Amino acid sequence: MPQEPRARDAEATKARLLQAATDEFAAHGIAGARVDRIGAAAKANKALIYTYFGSKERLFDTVMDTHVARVLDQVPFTPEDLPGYAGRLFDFLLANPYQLRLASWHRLERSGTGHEPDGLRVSMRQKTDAIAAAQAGGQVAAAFTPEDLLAFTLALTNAWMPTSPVAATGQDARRHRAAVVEAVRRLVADGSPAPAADPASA
Amino acid sequence: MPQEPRARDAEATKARLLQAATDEFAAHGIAGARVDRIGAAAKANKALIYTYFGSKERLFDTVMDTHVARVLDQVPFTPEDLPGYAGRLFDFLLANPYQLRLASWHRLERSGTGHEPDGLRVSMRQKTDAIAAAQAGGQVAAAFTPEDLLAFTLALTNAWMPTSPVAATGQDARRHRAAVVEAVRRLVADGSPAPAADPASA
DNA sequence: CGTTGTCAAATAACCAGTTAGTTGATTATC
DNA sequence: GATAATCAACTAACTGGTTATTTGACAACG
Repeated sequence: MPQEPRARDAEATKARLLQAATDEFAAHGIAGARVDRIGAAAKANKALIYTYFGSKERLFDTVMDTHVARVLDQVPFTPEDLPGYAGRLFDFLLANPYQLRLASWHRLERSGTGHEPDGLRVSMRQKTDAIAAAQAGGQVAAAFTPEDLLAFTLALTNAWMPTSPVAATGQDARRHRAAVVEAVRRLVADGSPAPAADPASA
Repeated sequence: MPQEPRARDAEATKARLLQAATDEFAAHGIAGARVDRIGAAAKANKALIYTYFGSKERLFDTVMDTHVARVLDQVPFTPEDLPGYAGRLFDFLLANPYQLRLASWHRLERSGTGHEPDGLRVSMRQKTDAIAAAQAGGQVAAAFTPEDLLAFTLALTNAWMPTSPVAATGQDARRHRAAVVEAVRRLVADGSPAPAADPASA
């Protein structure tokens, strides 16, 4: 229940640390992140990082788990409408710019260490299974394997992002979104593709 | 003329340092790289890094310049045959696994600092211009802007790589290559796409 | 008063960059 | 062709500063 803010509130301090850690890790990665900066930005003592999270690396893992859960929760997956999924994912990534940077840092610094974010592997499996079912049901063309289709959809959605501390410039973003959706549509299109939808649609 | 190897050979030492730096930076990025390790791996004194390259960051820039030049040199761009280009780029990245990691580290750690690799911006511009010309000539469908087309082609080519200290397992790689080529084909296909080419072609 | 949240200070390891000096080859001089 | 001067290539040891992590004391709350 929402209590009025206590002077000493471990949960609130934890949350501030997590937010500060998100910014720091997104900007500098694990090796480049500074524990002191995280503590300062959270207006908390850096020793609390060790009481609450154990170590810098475990703090990073916690940040990853949190944000992976957020994407999975906020961007519903629709196997029979991959272009729509791509569009929604695009919107989410545009609104949460650190997501992609965090994921990149993870791939480079943490991958292969057996510290994959909670639920990522499971969610990937669910998605490919769902795509396979949609293909079996004829709703999605079977030109690609489910794994390829998922990988390509994600790759196309990210294509315009990495460029982008700046790329989020409203008008451009809308055009890019339409292009991404159309590109995914072409991947799942059956033999005879419908004429391209009007790219002016949001 | 080729002289027999001198005991003290600045060029050879420089080359060893550059090779060691490539491995170290690809594995750990700039912040995570250790100058001592680079020196040790190159069997050279670490002070030579500073006489020859100036600083850790300038060493990284030199590594990037070298490897960007290598891709641009070894993977010819064919605006009228983007699927073929994607296939060749795929092969190159498969044979040079650190390329993508170096590029990722650069995006994350060096981007926006005004230290873009030599010739990258120029080469991007040339490529988009060439695509625009091919579109004007009707050889490539105009459903996407040249920038979109290039970004998507690169994104699709990279899609299967990041997974990949392990992904390079011969049989899988061949299937993924075919899928990438087919995906790009669908992007540049005009209204009525030809039936997919036989994926067995190299 | 005891438990729990907080913090300033200490610690020990680490690391980029420097410096003062050595080694070895090349060149100028007799 | 021997000798000495010269310079580039290289090296070992050090420095000044940084960094993750720990500790021990203090304050708030029940």
